[in-house]
Amino acid sequence: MKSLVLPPLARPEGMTTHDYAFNRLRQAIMVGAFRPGTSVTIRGLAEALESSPTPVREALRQLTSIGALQFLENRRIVVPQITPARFEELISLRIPLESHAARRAVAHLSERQIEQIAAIDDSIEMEIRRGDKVAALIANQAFHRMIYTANPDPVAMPLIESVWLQLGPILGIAMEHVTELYVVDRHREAIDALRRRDEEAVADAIAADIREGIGGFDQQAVARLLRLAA
Amino acid sequence: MKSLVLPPLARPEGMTTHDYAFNRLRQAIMVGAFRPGTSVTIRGLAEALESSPTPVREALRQLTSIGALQFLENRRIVVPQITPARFEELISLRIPLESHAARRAVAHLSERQIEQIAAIDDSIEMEIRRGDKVAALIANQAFHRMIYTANPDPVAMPLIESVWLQLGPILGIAMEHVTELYVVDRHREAIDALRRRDEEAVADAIAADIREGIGGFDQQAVARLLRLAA
DNA sequence: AATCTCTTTTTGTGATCACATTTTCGGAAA
DNA sequence: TTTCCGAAAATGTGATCACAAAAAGAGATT
Repeated sequence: MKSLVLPPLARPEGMTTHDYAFNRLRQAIMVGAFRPGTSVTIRGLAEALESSPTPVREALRQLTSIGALQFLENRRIVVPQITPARFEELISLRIPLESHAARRAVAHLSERQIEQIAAIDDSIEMEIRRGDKVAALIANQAFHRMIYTANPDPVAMPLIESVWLQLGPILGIAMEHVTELYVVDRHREAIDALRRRDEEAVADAIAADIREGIGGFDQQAVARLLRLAA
Repeated sequence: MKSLVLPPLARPEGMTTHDYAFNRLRQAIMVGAFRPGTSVTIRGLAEALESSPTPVREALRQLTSIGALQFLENRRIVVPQITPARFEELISLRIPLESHAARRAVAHLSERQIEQIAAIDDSIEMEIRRGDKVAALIANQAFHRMIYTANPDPVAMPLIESVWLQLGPILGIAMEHVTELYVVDRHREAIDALRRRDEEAVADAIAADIREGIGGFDQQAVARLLRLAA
């Protein structure tokens, strides 16, 4: 059993062991630290997190509820397998989900928040130039999240994160095999539309961003990636 | 402490205690057995389920992950409060989510499945005539679920159920104060569209069903219901 | 009657343990 | 070399316990 290494994550004071385990594992999966099909054990993760099985088990159960992990019939815990068809389903779900969240957020964004979003977009490009794929990915998620959570009742956000989590493992594979990090920049378009408070244009820009970004991977490309990872 | 009563639910053989607790609590919340703001305790539920705290705690954690419950800052566990604004957000989210799921399911439904769906619709009307609101509600959910899960990769279904769960508590209030159970019947329209394999018409019928059904509750009606429940 | 204080009870948290199932692995047989 | 089998190890499950924090309650004071 090779000892697990998880991407580090700061632990705010007062955070329960369970909460920390959940957040750290979630982030690890979201940025592609686990391959599809990887199996994890409660005790193994407890050791990696320097805690006991109880809080880890709770965290794992939560992660299964949002599709990030899967308890198999034989009680094994695995990172769900991705097929080209499932990948396509997830992307096609992101589009109405995130278009809707973006449209609903427009009216609630302050000018200052829009400028912060523009700043995040700059940081994405910086990370790309630096070649730090994980940082670019995290910044890209922050860009989307900041828009969607402007809504005072961001009921769609947890669902969106669930989809991101399910896409995480294949992102990890893609990052290893895609040398050049290109990001179709519909972000500028979205920011302009935000400034104009044009809800439909914002929704369209987000939809295009997804479609032309990760959504641009066709089924063959996904199949190829999965073969490379096997 | 008044002893809790949960709607009964069969326990399939071999199902773990945790799984049973999760499913039973989930169903209870989904059909409105708990009021918004109700607080529950781990030990109390463990007693009601005749088990120990451990599996119950895991079930509760999962339920929080899908928005059915909430762990407050002071570690209290409550059924989330609903505001008219949040209610409206949830309904407006159901529309793109379920329209999309329905559209994506059309190509995968067999003729036989469509007839089964029509049969479920008949059972809904029967339960309404009998005046069994909970049964009608469960049948209505079965109607929608059967459509969406025709997709071999029903990635949207868990998200949809999450939204249903969040609407559950207000459904419970509505059922107590709405004497007459009327269901706008867009179901026939959806079934006809399914038979014609008309994806857009199916999506439109589902959207209309939501908008005119529970979505027909305007903010004032919701506020009135919440006041009645307080 | 209302407010404050201190004690008691309740409650969530996390570690540990026993148990049953599953997996792993070494060696025997083909 | 491959297949099969049984012992040993690993693993998920669920109950229990100790602990700290929070809530509830009793009694005194204003």
